[in-house]
Amino acid sequence: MERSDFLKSVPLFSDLNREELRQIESISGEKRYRKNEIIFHAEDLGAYLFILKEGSVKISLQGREGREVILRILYPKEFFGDMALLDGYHRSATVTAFEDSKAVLINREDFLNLIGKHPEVALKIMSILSKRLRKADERIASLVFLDAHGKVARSLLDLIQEQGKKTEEGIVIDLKLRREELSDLAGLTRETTTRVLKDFETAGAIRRERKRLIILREDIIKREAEKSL
Amino acid sequence: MERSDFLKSVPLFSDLNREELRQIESISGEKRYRKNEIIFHAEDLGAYLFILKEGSVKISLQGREGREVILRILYPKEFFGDMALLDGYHRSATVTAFEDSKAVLINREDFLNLIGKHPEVALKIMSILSKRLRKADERIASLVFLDAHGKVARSLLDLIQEQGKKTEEGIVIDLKLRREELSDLAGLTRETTTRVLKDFETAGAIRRERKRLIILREDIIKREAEKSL
DNA sequence: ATTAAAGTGTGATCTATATCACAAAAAAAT
DNA sequence: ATTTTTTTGTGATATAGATCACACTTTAAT
Repeated sequence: MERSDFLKSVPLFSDLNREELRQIESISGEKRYRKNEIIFHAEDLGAYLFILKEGSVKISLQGREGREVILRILYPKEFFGDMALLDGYHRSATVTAFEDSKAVLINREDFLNLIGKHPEVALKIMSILSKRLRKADERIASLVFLDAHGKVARSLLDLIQEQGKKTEEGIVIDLKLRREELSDLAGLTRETTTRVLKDFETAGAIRRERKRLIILREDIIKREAEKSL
Repeated sequence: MERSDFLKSVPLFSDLNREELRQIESISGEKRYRKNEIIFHAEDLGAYLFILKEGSVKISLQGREGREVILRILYPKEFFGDMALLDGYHRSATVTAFEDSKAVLINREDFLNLIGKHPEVALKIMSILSKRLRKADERIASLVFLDAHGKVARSLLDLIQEQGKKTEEGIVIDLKLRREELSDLAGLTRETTTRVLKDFETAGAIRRERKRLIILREDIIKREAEKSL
């Protein structure tokens, strides 16, 4: 896809006119990342704003001994960047390509400049950040209130919402995500996640296939996720 | 304190001039809330932006049977508002006065207007939101990685950072917060929180007094909080 | 195709923390 | 000042989920 067409389709820029978009095009670059490649690390400076063009990325924090939490997964048209970009403050999360991905990069200067000239863009960013904040807050509540089944259910609902495709078979999630990744998303161990998925399968709520997951009964999953929340 | 002096001291408005501040003063109102009074509920519309002038408020989500998580506590000069204010979307948290409090209110329209005219304000909001998002993300990691001692330690560090006062005795936290509130902040039960505090006291890291908490050895608390993160 | 590596399912423990149940202490109400 | 209510400490117990261990399966590498 042409970069200009892509930029036009990004919600962040939806209020800009042709000329303004062309300007962004001229100041932006593009980069590709291979699956599992680290796009940037917790410690790096927030020098660029990234807009994901293809693929998906995970934002995560790591604990000791290989433990990791996935904070969120982002899909095309969403932006990210060490949030130092916005608040000048550091120690943020790690961003890793979840699949082969492409991103458009705008450097910090140009981006701040853009915002100065286009308050609509700043408003959009505020809106997206507050949406993400709300999601994070709900996640905190899930971790405190829900048991293992509830946590897995919550994670599945997020995946459904972000990238589930409705088919006659059911809702298909075809990110190839390993048990371990799902468990990092739910905040559980791999083993517990496996056992929970088996229970869901036995209950007829999901079907597991080699590399996709099919949600047969969203209602059951929803009920689990709302048990205590 | 005069409202105009107060507004001038709010970081959100630090780039505005005298005239602009006077304008805000003219479009804003003021309200007082008694301790434990609900300022607004999860379901309410985001009609106003609130800027806390005196006291403190807690932002929380409730689960079943009286369970609750405190997402954050806000202090004077910080803003809040159903974030529907920004993203037009609902189902947010409940805000309750933690102590007797006063807030300045600006209605949605006027506020959006203000942002349109003053990109600096939008930038400040972006910056604050991304700071809150980062904090929420770290909290998610704490809940997944840390044990009870770590979680309590993390909560104490937050309190120290936001409102600890250094004295020769140690760092004093004089929010009168009950065990239950601290446990809602840490994501634990009241009983576990009590036991952890006792351990910290035995270790000489804190001293508990009738209505204040004194941190004697911040280093011990820090070590606990970083055990696995 | 065969071998190697990575990921998954599942049983058997073990343990941290929730839960339950009071008594003691403190705060609020009369 | 007494009584009532709320909050706190602390023991005893139960249990969900972590941890460990290993066979089995799938995917990747040669």
